[in-house]
Amino acid sequence: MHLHVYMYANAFIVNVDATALNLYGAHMPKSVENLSDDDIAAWARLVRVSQTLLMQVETGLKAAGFPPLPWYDALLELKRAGAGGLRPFQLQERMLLAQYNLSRLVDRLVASGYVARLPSTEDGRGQILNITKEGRALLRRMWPTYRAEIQAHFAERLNKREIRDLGNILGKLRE
Amino acid sequence: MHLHVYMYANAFIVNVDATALNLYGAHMPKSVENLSDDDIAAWARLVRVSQTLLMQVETGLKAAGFPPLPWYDALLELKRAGAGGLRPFQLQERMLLAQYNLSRLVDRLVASGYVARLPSTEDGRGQILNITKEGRALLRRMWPTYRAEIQAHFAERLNKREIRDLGNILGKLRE
DNA sequence: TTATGGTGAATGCATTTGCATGTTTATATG
DNA sequence: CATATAAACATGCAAATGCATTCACCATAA
Repeated sequence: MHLHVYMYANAFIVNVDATALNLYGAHMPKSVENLSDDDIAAWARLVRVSQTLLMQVETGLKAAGFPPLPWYDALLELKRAGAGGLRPFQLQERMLLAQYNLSRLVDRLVASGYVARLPSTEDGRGQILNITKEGRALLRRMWPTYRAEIQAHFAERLNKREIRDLGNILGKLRE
Repeated sequence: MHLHVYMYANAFIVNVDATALNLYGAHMPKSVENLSDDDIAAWARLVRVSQTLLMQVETGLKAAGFPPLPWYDALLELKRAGAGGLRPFQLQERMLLAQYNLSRLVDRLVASGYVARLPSTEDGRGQILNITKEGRALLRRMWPTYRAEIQAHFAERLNKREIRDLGNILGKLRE
């Protein structure tokens, strides 16, 4: 989990061509404009803030003796999937994980008893993953700590309007 | 770089105590309230979107044959530091990296010829890091690709007002 | 001055990730 | 049907990260 950025210093490299001889008048589409200083600053801040928040939350979980966030995420997805469970490739899509990383994350979850790995009856290549009773219990035990971390480092610092605006803006960044 | 979250399903666990017997009237401080669904949704979206963006940008850099983002960040910090360079612990603070991770990142940068590592004259334990000519050249070569990635995946999807709002909201999340 | 504790940085070892490839089964095509 | 291609998952090996510890030097105070 590396991240972070700072590239103000390089902004001067930009802003030469299309902007100089503005072919578009006031309605130049942003796709043709260059990055503004504000764009760069917002990008840098997004990367840095999200990294910091993740570190803070993960630190809190670890301090309480819990496994890292991806375990929580995977178990929650499996819980939400209900009785039918999920195929590994489905879980992989939902978690944005590389195939080999998911394969090994599941290894660890199975080894720890939080997930059951069954052969798929419908596809001879495939498996079905189900959360176990212990997995559900882990989710329940982790949530108060996780929740407190989100509250302390994130939610508490923003008011309702800011939460709503942030959600809307981030929503535009999903493709 | 793992990340991502999904915990809607667990929101029901919360919302029992302080909210039920509201001691604070309409002005209950948020620090005592519980997390709302909107809080949780915004948190999940922040984590997921920032992870996706980072993956997209890093993928673009890698596809163009460039090293990963932390190399860029480190070199940019050193460039911005000017002739005096930076002590490793200073670079570490700016990059939010663990000490041992910085130590090894610098190893790689030095081995690749982008950074010079000199003994500090003022502190016998310390070093001075300076960007080399090759390091500056790498920054210049990487920036067009980096810039295009930020533009395509981030800046192009938001208008000026959204960029400003996002920056302001994220600013409140720095401590 | 010499103990003592603290700071800056490196490193051995275990865990995790990345990358390429392998294995098995499913699907498409002639 | 036979064969080729693709999908689902695993795995060997290299690189990166996390953790604990170590080493060297600095600062301070008896």
